[in-house]
Amino acid sequence: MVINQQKSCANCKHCLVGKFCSPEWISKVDAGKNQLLYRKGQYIFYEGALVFGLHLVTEGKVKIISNVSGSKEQIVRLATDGHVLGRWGDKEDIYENSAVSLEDSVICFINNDLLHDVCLANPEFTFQLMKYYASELRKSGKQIKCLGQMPVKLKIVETLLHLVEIFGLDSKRNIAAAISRQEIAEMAAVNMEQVSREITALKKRRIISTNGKQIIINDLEKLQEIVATQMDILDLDS
Amino acid sequence: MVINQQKSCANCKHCLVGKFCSPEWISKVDAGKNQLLYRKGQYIFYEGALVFGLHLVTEGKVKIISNVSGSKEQIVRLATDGHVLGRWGDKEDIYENSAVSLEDSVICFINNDLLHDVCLANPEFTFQLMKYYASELRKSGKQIKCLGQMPVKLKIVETLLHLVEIFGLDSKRNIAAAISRQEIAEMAAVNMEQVSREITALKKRRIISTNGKQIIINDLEKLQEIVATQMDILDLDS
DNA sequence: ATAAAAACATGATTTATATCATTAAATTAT
DNA sequence: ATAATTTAATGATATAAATCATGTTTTTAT
Repeated sequence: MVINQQKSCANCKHCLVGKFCSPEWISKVDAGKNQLLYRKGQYIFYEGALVFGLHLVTEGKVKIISNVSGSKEQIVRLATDGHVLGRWGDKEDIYENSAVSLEDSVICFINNDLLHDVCLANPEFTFQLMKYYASELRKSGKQIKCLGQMPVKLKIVETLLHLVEIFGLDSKRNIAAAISRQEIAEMAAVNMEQVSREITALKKRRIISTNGKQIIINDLEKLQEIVATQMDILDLDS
Repeated sequence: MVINQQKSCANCKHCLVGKFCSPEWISKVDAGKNQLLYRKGQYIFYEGALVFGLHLVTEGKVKIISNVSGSKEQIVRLATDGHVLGRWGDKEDIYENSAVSLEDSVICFINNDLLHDVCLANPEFTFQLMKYYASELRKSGKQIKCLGQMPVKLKIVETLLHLVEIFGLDSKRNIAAAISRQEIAEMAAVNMEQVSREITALKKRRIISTNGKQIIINDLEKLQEIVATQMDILDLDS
């Protein structure tokens, strides 16, 4: 995925600019943007830093995290191809979260001034960007409900479903992302041991299997049924 | 606050339409919008219902709630003057939350088609609406971190600060909204008894006082310090 | 290929928080 | 104003989930 030459927005499969801006503006963004490769584990921006502009994920996987008293972390959101990181920033605006690449990822940066100009000149683009944030807000609402009201086991199942929703399944029904137990714990706001226990329980019931840290979803419908009915996996007859 | 005659967007203090649309479009929205009074406790829209358009809070206070297995509820967000409820909805889109008036509130409704037209014709309006959702997303991120990572006591203090941030304090330093202990619990995702206990603890330390269900913030800085330092109120010497 | 280091799994124990039970205080209605 | 009803406070108890401790895989590096 190493890129030697910046791709045009028009050729990026999921890019909102390429899909919703006029040809002239696509050219202007192509000239003004900055496309970079971030290696797995690299920070794209840091909590506390000034917001200079917007990041658009061309290709890759990213976690948005929030630091909790030094060591602990909460994963607040996930992003992949076509998603947006951060936001347009007023002067003095700082990031409240950090963005970290989960795998090698290609990401475009558009600075605040250029973004504002693009938005004013391309209302359909702005409309779509508005819809994007509204949709992320909806997902956040789901997570708030999940973290606030669900018992640990359901939080973990819900998190697995969320991973499938964002990253999808590959041809072998693997969750298409290299996510550790610790990271699942940081999404669900539980501890890692509970994730291990729950994964074991789901494996015993053959709803999932694992191959190393890879998680294979054998029975997606069953997982969905578990959250829909708030059922306890261990309550099921074995 | 009873309204006999619909106000023009241009005369609504905080309305994004009045502030960022052209005069012609303000007139069109005035003609096409529907301004209604919702009494305290009334539902503005229901979880599961089709999304026909956007609601703008002219004046009032609203909670956005999500139902948890029948009886329990999670407050996902709060809204007041100038805020936006719901979102532009594609056909078949349904609400994932309900919106309930916390006090008598005047709210405008703009349907999906009109909203789309307004957005395309008024890019600065769309830009501001986009910024609004991005800003709400940021607040949701804070809440996710709070619910996921903080002990009960800090969740409650953080919730009090959030109420102050959204609704402000009146001249007597009362939180300017009629919020019950149960509702604070539904924001912080804790139970009502814990809210009572924490409020008692904060009163003993004279950081807050109460007058019935009204909460008076005597020492806002101290509250902020508590969350900033993750300090336990009961650890303080009495 | 082998060693070293991470990451994961699992049982025992502790702890934070929810639930339950009761009393007291505010609201609301008569 | 008084009674009725709802909301809030507080103590006792139960329980879910975190922490701790240890062993086992899996991954990474040499």
